[in-house]
Amino acid sequence: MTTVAQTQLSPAEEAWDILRQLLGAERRRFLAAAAELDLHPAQAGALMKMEPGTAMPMHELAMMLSCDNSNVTGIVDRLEARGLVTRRPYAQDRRVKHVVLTPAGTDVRTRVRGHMAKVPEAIGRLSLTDQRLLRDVLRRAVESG
Amino acid sequence: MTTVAQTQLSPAEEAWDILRQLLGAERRRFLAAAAELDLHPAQAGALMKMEPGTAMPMHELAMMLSCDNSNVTGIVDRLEARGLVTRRPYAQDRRVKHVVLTPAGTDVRTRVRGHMAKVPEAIGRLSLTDQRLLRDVLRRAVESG
DNA sequence: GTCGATAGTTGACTACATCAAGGTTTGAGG
DNA sequence: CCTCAAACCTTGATGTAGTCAACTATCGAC
Repeated sequence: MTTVAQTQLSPAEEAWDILRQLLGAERRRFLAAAAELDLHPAQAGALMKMEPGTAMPMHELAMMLSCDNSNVTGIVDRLEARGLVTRRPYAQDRRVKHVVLTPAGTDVRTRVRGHMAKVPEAIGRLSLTDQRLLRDVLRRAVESG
Repeated sequence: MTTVAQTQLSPAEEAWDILRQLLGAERRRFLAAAAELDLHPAQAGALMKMEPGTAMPMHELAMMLSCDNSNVTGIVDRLEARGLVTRRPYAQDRRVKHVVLTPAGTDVRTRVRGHMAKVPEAIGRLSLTDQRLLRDVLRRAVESG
């Protein structure tokens, strides 16, 4: 019921309108996935941004979550308290601390990403031709920088 | 940099992967738009869900925001304190309270939606043919329920 | 008319956003 | 060198949001 065409929409506008509906559904899935793993949304978001063998500076995490540095401090505190990540000093620049996934954290991260990677029904029920069409258009959208 | 293909992705999976990148960027835009209007994300979300001349029961708002009823109480409290919405009793069912946009609220809502309706660059720079293609595929995705 | 279910509120608790301030470290310029 | 602005992280204060349990009022059905 979010789709209301009071004025005529351009193709791009209408496409974007539909995409935003997907976004709403996606948000729910994300919240549900996080809750199922006993994570708060921000914590789940942080885990998702991390790569298993790769150390990430706190401030970079802040950028990716588009939030304040001081915010990341708290989030990482809690993740660390649960043994999902570790802080590690960074010799090259001692202002920086790196965050690393522990094995337990890697496991949880995999599960969060598993939930989110599942293709939404709306897309899954498209014909294979349409799925390929969609993929190709989207590829062009992001690559033609 | 979110696109990593460690295993071969199906067309749907790859499409979904790209879409999630778009949605991430969208989240930032949403936060920025809300901040610009001095709204917290949940408040902006609530305003977006409301239609100008249409009263909405609190619990329906809770459903749309996928949050608790008690949560909506607080959000509406604050919106009401700023004169953006009003609570109104509902005679047919006196357990229910309706929320209605005030003129000021309607104005703010329009501005929030204006921000969000702006087509992202990635889609905007597609050829018109591709935009139509995208729109058509997405139409099929949501309508073939 | 009783009783289970629903709508909204309240209160307690945690987490998170934002901002200002402070400590440490770095890098660049004098 | 040495200073100094800037970057990184942390802490504390404040307001807001999410979750859960309890409570009131109302509805609907039996």
